[in-house]
Formats: sequence, C-alpha cells, structure tokens
Amino acid sequence: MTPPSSRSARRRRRPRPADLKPHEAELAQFFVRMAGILGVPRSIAEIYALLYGSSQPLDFDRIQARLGMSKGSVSQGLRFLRDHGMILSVRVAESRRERWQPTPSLATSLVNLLRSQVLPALEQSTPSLRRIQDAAAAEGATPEVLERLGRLNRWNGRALELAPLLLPPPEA
Amino acid sequence: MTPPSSRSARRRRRPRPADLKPHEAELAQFFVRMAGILGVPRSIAEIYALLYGSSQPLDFDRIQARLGMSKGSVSQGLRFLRDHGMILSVRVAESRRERWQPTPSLATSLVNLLRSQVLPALEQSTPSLRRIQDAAAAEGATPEVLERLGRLNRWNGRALELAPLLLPPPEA
DNA sequence: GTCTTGGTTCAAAAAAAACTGAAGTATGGC
DNA sequence: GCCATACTTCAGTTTTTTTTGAACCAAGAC
Repeated sequence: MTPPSSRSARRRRRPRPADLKPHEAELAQFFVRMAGILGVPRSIAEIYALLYGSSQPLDFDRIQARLGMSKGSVSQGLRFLRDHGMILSVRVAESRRERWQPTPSLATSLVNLLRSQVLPALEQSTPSLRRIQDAAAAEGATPEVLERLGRLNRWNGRALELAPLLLPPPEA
Repeated sequence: MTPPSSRSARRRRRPRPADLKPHEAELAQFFVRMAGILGVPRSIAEIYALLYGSSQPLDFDRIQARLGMSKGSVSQGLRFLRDHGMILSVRVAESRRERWQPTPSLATSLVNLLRSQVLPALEQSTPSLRRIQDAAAAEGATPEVLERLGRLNRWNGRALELAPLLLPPPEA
C-alpha cells in the first residue's frame, strides 16, 4: 500500500519491553507482518508467535511477562485467538490456570480467520448488489456497466456457496 | 475481528458531503467493505466504486466533486489504483485531462493487489525464517516445534515460487 | 460464606492511519 | 520563454484503532 500511508510501512516497531530470545523476536516479527496484511493487531500476532515457537503451552502470566504487555491486551488477544480457533487450552490437574498452545493446523486457522472476515461482508452485500444492479438498469446505464455489476453479483453468490465447503461452520 | 476493535466494525460511515445517487452510494459501501478486509482506505475504495459504476470515464475534477473529497485524496487514490493496475486512463483529443475507468478484469486487479501486499512480506521473511529454525534447533526445541517452523519455511518457499505464475510481474 | 486466584471489562490514553489543503511541479499551448 | 492548467506533495490535523490499567467478577479452596 504505497501511497496514503501503508499497511506495510505501518506498525513501525515501537520496541516493547519484552524479554524474548532473538529468534523468538524474529518469529514475532514475521507473524506481525503477516497479520498486518489482514489487519490483525500486533499484540495478537505477538501472542500467537510466542505460542507457536514455544515447546510447551504457556499460561496467562507467562505470556504477559514474556511479551511485556498489559493484562487487558493478553486477555483480549487470547480471546480473539481462541474464538478464531487458532489456539487451544490444556489444563493440568494441579493448577487452575489455563495453558495455551497453537491449534495443530495453521492452515485451518488462517481459513477460519479469513472466513470470519469475508463472509459477513459478503452476506451483508447480497441484497445490496441486486438493488444496485436493478437501479443501474432502470437508469439506463450502458450495457458495459450492467455487465460489470452482473459479474459482481454472480461472484458474490458463488463465493457464498463455496464458503461453507471450506470448513465446518464457526466452531470445528 | 471481534475483540480489540474490528476491521469489520471499523470504518463506521462518516457521511461524506458527496453527491451520489442512492445506488452509487450503495456500490461505494460495498467496495469500502471489501477493501476494508485488505486494509485499503475508504477513499480509495470510493473512487474505485465510482468509476466501476460509471458509464463513462471520469476526470479528476469530476471525481473530486462527486465524492466531495480533497484533491490530495483523489490524487493519492488514483495513484494507488493506477499503480496496482486497477484503473486505466483514456485521453480525449480536446482535453489535457486524463479520464479514468476501471481495468476490464476485477479479478486481475484483485490478484495484483494481493501480490503487492503479500509478496514483499514473504520475501522479507525468507532469511528470517531459516535463521529462526536454526536457532530453535540449536537451542533444543522439541521436535514438534521444529516441525512447525519447518512447515512455515516450506510454505514461504512454495508461496514465493507460485507467486510469479499468478501474473506477469509488477506492470502488466 | 469469605478469601484468593485467575482472569475479564471498559473508559481513558496513546499510537497509527487517513485526510486535507496550501504550496509546489510538470507539461502543453502560445 | 511564459502562462495556465492539471495535477502532486507533504506537513499538519482529524479520525480511527490499539493498548493500558484499575475496577470488577467468578470459581474453587477453605
């Protein structure tokens, strides 16, 4: 996104008082960059990266300590990741705390994430698109414009049909 | 994006002093929603939508007037769309002004857009990912973590190989 | 029941992105 | 060359998103 600002240039690294090893920091950087493309906040990407590179599940306090972020951010980040099926909690008998680890398939996680962003937009748009096409027709738009709008409509419909096949609904 | 804010909930419509017909406004809304997913600014989506629904190419001043946005935004928006191969200019003999219209294939436009966002991130990441994997191995990470990192690495490589096939390089 | 632990919530602060507009530049017409 | 038109640039401002942290709540231990 070169001109107005830039999704790529954005998220200029404000160094967080984190306590990560160099390769952990680099992994975080990678996930932050990728997440940026979809507009997922830095703090969430950092949490995921930490868990992704960790040999064992981590609990709330450890995550907060290693990343040096607020309780609020950790809580919201974990909620987001959990809701999108990107992390799982395991509980050990001795402790009341939940311990988190990444879901086995990153691919599935990404599809979940995309679905959750794209589908609602598509659904909201369906009736709109039809109205737009009708209005344009009624107003004497050129065949070329009508064809463009028609294609938009068909795409929307096909995308909605295909979506459920990608993965079982929300929780899966 | 439910918790921190939301890419979907964001871009709450601040009504612009625009002079669009109802169906044009609705089309703009559609493109703004879709663009939001990829983090493309509202003003850019509005310009594209206006051109997309227009029966003839429009010039700079007309775009500015219809959308009620600043010269700066129109200029930057057109640059972005042009640079990503999403619009084309036609010139008529009598006038010095450029007149803009959408590129024939929206699909191609979208692929361009994606490429321009994803590719640089992937390229930047390649050396990083290898270092991360090595560092983790050297540090005695579990086989599970090493496997995760390896998969990341392979994906990155495959994505980079595939990318050039999607479409001829930058300008095309 | 009451206390402690393990979080969640949300209003306010901070940071980042997007937009504006006035000043600047480039190109065509003369 | 000189002027006017047609943009482009970018510092400053506005808007939106993200983060913080203190107050709150819930569940298990006692």
